[in-house]
Amino acid sequence: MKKQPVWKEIAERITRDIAKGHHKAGEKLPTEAAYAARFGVNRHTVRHAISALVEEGLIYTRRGAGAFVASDPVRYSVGKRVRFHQSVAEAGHQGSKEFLSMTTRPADAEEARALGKRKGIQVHVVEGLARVDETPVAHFISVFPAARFPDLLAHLKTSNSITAAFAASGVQDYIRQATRLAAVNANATSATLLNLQAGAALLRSTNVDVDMDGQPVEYGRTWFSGNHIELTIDG
Amino acid sequence: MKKQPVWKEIAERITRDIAKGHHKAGEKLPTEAAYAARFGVNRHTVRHAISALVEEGLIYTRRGAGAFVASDPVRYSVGKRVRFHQSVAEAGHQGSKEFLSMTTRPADAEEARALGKRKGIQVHVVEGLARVDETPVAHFISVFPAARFPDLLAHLKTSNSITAAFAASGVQDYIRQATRLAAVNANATSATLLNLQAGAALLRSTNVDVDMDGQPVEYGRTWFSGNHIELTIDG
DNA sequence: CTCCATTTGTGCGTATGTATT
DNA sequence: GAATACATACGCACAAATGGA
Repeated sequence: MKKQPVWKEIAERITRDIAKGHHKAGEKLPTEAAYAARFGVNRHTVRHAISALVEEGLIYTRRGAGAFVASDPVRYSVGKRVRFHQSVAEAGHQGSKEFLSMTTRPADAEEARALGKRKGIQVHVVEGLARVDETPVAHFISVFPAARFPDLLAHLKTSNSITAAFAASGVQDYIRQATRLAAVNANATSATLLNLQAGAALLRSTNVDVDMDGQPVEYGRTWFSGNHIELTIDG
Repeated sequence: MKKQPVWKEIAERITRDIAKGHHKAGEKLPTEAAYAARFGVNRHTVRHAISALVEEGLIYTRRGAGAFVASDPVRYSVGKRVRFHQSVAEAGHQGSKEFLSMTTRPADAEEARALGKRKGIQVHVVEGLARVDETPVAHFISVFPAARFPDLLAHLKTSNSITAAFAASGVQDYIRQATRLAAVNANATSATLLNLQAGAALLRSTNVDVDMDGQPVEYGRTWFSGNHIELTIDG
């Protein structure tokens, strides 16, 4: 076993506890002091671990209240049988898309910039997984301005289609601005979701979609598994 | 002015310093100790600020070495006619290309298929390195049918330009047929050439260029450093 | 090559501020 | 208001990686 920092060990321990269902979505986690006592470490060390998990998006904290499990922990139990899939035809394969979580929260600096808004505005965040022939091939996170689309998440839950949800919100058509591509190493979250080793090469696609008036309506990032996907650009 | 944490104040101060050009891309920032002394705070407070900037992607740190300004990824447009130099020039960077080796040998199966020829025909193979602002960002291997371009390598040696060498061989214009993109982990060769760790994420671009009659004239593979290059697809 | 000063990373201890319950 | 719990900030010590002598 490779040696690793205490804080990381604790972060993984908490992650496992959540994955095992010891703490459900929205539930309060033990206090920092309690964790410090349980693991026999300083409270700062626990804070470092918690901070990393907050950054990952697994949990969130509220000063004076506590730390809470952020999203549906189904994300961390990949490998189990998929229950919901809606099939779409893609390149002759059987494709499916699954939404893993839908939340509404303040936009971070990058998201706000991409949408042409100020940091801190409320945004809907939809995270999901795309499969081809049951193999997970892409992990996506889409961000939408909440003020413009108050009922987007409700529509998404019923339709499972972003295009349909947009239509129900009054956006009849939208186009993709330039798409940016980069290669990145998989972080723990993406690696788990895509059934890859941490550090595997991923193709990251970043895009902003705008409506016919040029207003940004979606900021999307997709991580494609390098092993399973090859993008072709016609030209 | 709303009161805000000291670490955030420092993070914004460093951000402004970088924005103002006091620290250029790739340059080393002052040490944590130096910042602590300058701002009259504890080193942990500086670390908190730096940690936030690393998370933002503005800077990166190397244990034992220091903190450095992250360079903006160079955006390389993919399309019919765009050339590497043109792209980096538009992005305001200085591009250079270096040929590492030129050989003539029989084509392997993959190369022959891409060029629409039989395996074993003679091909010129050119391997090289592309730099932006002196930083190696891409490693490329191009394959050309030798029968069609007997003097290509000689022309390349004098002109250092594939376009010019083609022109000297009677190909006035050529276009990119298709580009395929994938993410792969760096092998030892690419990692060394690009100054990366083995396993770093690379964006591999595979392309076939054809002349105006549709005849394949070049089969190229390029490995872009994921850290330094971002491909942009227009439209 | 080894040695060593430098620099970031980890961890502990303590104190105080601020928001929630 | 009181108790609780996360947030900020200081200080000290040592580990680990870097880079130059």
